[in-house]
Amino acid sequence: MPASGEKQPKYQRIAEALKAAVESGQYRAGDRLPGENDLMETYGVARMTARQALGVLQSEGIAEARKGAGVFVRSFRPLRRRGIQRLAQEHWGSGRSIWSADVESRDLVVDQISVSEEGAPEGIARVLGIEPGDPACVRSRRFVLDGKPVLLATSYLPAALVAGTRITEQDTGPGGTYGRLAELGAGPVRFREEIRSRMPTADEATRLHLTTGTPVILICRTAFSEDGRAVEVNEMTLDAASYVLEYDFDA
Amino acid sequence: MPASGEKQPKYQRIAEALKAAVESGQYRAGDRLPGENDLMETYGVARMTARQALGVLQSEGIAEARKGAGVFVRSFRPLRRRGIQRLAQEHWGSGRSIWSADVESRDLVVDQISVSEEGAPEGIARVLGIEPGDPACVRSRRFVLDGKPVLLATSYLPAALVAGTRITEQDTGPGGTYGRLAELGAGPVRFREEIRSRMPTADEATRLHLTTGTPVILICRTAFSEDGRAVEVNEMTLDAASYVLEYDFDA
DNA sequence: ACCCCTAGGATGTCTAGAGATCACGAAGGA
DNA sequence: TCCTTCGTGATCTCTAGACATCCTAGGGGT
Repeated sequence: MPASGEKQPKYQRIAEALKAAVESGQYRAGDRLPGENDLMETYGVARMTARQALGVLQSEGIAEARKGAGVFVRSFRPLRRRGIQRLAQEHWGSGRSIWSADVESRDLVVDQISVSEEGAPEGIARVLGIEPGDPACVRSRRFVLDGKPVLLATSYLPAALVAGTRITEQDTGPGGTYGRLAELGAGPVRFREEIRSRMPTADEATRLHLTTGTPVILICRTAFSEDGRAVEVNEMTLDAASYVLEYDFDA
Repeated sequence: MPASGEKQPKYQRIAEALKAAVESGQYRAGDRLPGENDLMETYGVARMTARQALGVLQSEGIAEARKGAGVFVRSFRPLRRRGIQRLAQEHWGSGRSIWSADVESRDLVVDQISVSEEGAPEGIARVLGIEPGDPACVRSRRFVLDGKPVLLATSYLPAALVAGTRITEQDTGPGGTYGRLAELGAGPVRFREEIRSRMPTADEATRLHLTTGTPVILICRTAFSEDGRAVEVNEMTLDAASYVLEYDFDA
């Protein structure tokens, strides 16, 4: 709790007033907030100062500016995404999804997909146990929920393992990539997920339509087959405002 | 991959040049970057534009401005934090930590701790299966690594379960809270962790000494005993730049 | 050798403008 | 009725300054 007697920049005072108004329910999700011109007049500040105040709300993920339209209160309705382990315990072909049940009623589709064979980058190659530049099957996808892109995923598989199989096609068939790997005798039995969070790069912000101030969650999943070899690396970039990750464990 | 022919704001061009220089190794972690005055001269732009360019690097967590000193490349040396399940599979008293081995050599301590009995807030009470306002044992801690605060944790336990036991003291003894719960016959056998990420509130930024542009990771862990009751809720706030979360699963 | 203290330089805050770009609704034409 | 065009207003980019605040290095005194 910051002492209220402290000297505070103008833009912070304005930002706090706006935040209080949002929290009090004066403005609801989707409502338009007072814009730059309104704040200039109301508080008697310059344009850049009003912008700075609105920037605070944007950087905290409370508001979202739409160029030419105004600044609006953001809605927060995250996807619940379950850890891979529950899915793995069932059969690959069971048709169950990694997403929780409430997603089923929403419109989640893949709107961009590319599958190609490329040289594996340094870090990926090291994990997969191949040489940097060795051929890898690279599958990049973008997932869109209710018209909003929420997930970028890039999967790497050693080309030596999957060349000539259906995995190198866009549609990998029922059970997905893991189902096909199982048929090849390289079904994953162990997974590791590494989770990071940071601010998006300009490219990520563009592809996920992120507004200023929303972080991304990075998940790097490595799948291991029974003999301990890494058979897949899947790098995922998630809009943090759109996701809650769920992990369940039994001790 | 953005087309290079596109018209781009000056501050983005400058920011990209700086980022490229950092990635090429021209500037290393801790090095001082060209400041506002340097950029004004080099690129012939106004002060606010140079600031905006540097702001991009700060908001992406690449650089950190120190008032009166300059803008510096941030070092990213995250803690690797293992999921609770590996720890749970061992004995609570085994002395093994939730942190990976590389943390052992660093200086991780609790520098703030408070234990009290309070009324449980709405959301916590619902999870714990008690009435809102019913007494709960609340343990708040701040963890400091190498002098930098990295983790805020608040643990809630039903007071009816733990009143009069060592759990209500600051030092819960070997094996920690879960060890004591096991002695009470309420040892946790199942866990759920929910992970979110967002920008910090002003209070979180202060307590974790966060600089502009670093998100926080929120982990809400619920521990369940054998009879399916929730026996603990642990809310954690992590400096995203200081952590990588690791989850391992067997299918 | 050590300490204090000051001057310079750095970022932070703020002003008052200007043109560019984009969204949206209103007016007008087919 | 539908579509196109256009103007208004909104955010975005950028300029050229000014003062405030803070860090740091170096000089001078002890």
